[in-house]
Amino acid sequence: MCGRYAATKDPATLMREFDALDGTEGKATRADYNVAPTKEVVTVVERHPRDADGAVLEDEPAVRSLRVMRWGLVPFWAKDPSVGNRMINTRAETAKEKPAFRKALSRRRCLVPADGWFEWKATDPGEGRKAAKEPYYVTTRDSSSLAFAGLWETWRDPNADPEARPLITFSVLTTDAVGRLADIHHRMPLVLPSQRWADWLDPNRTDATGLLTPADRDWLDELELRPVSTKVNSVRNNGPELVERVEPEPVNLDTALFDLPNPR
DNA sequence: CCAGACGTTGTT
DNA sequence: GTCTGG
DNA sequence: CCAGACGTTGTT
DNA sequence: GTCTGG
Repeated sequence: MCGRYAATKDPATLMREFDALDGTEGKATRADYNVAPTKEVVTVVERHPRDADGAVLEDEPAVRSLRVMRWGLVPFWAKDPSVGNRMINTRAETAKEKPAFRKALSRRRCLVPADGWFEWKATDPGEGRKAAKEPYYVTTRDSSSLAFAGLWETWRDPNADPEARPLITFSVLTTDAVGRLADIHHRMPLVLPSQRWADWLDPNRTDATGLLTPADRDWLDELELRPVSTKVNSVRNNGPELVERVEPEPVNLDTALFDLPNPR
């Protein structure tokens, strides 16, 4: 999965954590505790410099920088940017073959910095009741950033001025959930520990084989998994209260009476 | 050949 | 039920 | 991911 | 742009 996350750090902090230059061009967004598809966020890319005509200078060392992108990858051939609304995730298992993603997997990988991400656990509805979904927040214990493996793409509106800035969009890779995370949900974002960031971003590496492995179970088990308020459900809500731990929903008295075992 | 999709999730 | 928007 | 819409005509 | 389905 991964359809919602929190990203609250300013560019200066991200520059330090990701050893990157600031390429946000003043477009950097502010603290967002409820990042949803179609929103603009800061990502990290690594590219060789280009000359005035935009040709790649292969011999110049690659530069890592922050860039603002919109969540939901719009393939360059799309006639309409709404195509990106459905391209928010990319299955790591099939990314290499999918026409919408394979070129980006080879040449346009990015990291998506996050404080943590949200997962909704579907609870067993039980007789006659409707299913409930309990949101959880997955985050680091030391407040360091997580990094999702992402793919990015540029899109130009065929009906717009060709000189206009293209729309830059991204998708988050997903894998099978590992360890405790699998208790919440069967998919999770492809989270990369910092020692894997350089390989993922390396522009000289066009074969992504070996880059798509989920993180080690031991590393993932270090993450904190906390129940949070259903306030996060609505994208109109935003603020630090969305990531605060809450106790699991207290039992409603009316429902509880209903739940009493039948006397025999 | 042309037309139409190009994606993931979850749920049944 | 299914699609769109955030 | 979840929430919220899901429609057209005409008039201001 | 490129693949799949008809």
